[in-house]
Amino acid sequence: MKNSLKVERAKKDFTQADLAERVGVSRQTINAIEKGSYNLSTILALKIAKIFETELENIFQLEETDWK
Amino acid sequence: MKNSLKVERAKKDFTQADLAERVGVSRQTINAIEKGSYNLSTILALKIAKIFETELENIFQLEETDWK
DNA sequence: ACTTAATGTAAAACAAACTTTACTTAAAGT
DNA sequence: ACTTTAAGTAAAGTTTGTTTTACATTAAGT
Repeated sequence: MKNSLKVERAKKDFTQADLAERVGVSRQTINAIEKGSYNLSTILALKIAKIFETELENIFQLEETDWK
Repeated sequence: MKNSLKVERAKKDFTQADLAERVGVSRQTINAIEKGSYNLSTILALKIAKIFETELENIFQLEETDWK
């Protein structure tokens, strides 16, 4: 799964720690998500989308390899 | 988190087993998701949305209690 | 009554998300 | 040079998603 978290964070000028606090996870979790290769929970993804005032699909997108 | 999986399944006339096979999980996983009280992964939620040709937010929605 | 298909549910086991602690590096400000 | 802030990373531990196997229930068809 791809994601544009880093870009969205930049738009709002949030640090990883800022975002982590707002959505209630650790900073390392945000860092790991940005690195990719990490399948976060739907609730967390929805929270992140809400914080960035956009749709989840605008931030997180399936890749070919996600279909096994 | 609320979800309208059951309704979406009905629209397409899919059984739980049908859906499970299409997204690559077990039937029990689909059943558990429909029951609610279950925070599925984002990749799985995106796959489900894609199968139903709609946006993830149309199927899965945050509730107050999801914010801790 | 019998069979079949769909669903509900449960327990044990496994895989993966997420936390905590902690150390490192890079950039920017003073 | 020194300090501070943001980011990268790693290992151990806890929690939770997901699978597997298995059995029960309900509705529909014959």
